[in-house]
Amino acid sequence: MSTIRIDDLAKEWMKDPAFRREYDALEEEFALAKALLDARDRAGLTQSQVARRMKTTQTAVARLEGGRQNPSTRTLARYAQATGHRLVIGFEPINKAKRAKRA
Amino acid sequence: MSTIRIDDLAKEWMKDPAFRREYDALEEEFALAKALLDARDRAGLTQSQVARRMKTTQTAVARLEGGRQNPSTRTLARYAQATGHRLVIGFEPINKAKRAKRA
DNA sequence: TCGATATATAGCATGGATGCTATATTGAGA
DNA sequence: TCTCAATATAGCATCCATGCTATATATCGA
Repeated sequence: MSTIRIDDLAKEWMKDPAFRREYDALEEEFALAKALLDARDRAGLTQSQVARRMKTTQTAVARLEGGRQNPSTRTLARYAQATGHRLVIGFEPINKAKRAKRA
Repeated sequence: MSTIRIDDLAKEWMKDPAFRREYDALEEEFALAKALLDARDRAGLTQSQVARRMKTTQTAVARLEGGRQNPSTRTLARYAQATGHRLVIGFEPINKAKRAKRA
């Protein structure tokens, strides 16, 4: 039987600007979620333990790590402290002149 | 006439844990505020221009840069994009074993 | 001084993040 | 299978970031 070429399909989707924006947004969501997860992993703590240190509930931590929100810097800083980290926020310049690739 | 030794005074204040926490919080506030300012400077834009690109008002941008808030990642990302930057958020581990300084 | 531009402040409405309780789901051992 | 720990979901209340309008305060050049 034939298999579906997922990769190529995704490649097609990427050509749609609207979808592309959606996708990029999701990427960032998950990037943050992953950063949170990694931080907690390094600390070797459960959601409940982090929650207690943040003076909140396990529910809130789960929701935070779920990546479907736009947490405030206050929340991120509390999470960082609870997991023995320092929150870092920065703006890195984008290469202004990104001219046509190949050609 | 005698001058006031601001430096020493601040040093005294630092010994008060309560104030110290306050101060640290302020430090981070201002760090973010400075990062925002720097980003806008690099872009060479006015608050109004950034506001338009963020689809908000100059007022909101001023308040944001004022550093008295805890903006959401959504707002920071919009500000980053408006100024031609990429928002970077990370958690850097704190040196766990920070034992007694001198002793 | 006046006008023009840039930034800050005040005040209020609204949406969304957060706090919370209860409960569901998952996963690992026994 | 059952139990227990860990995580996720649902639903609601509250607080705060954000959107907005109007206005104030620079700062600069004429």
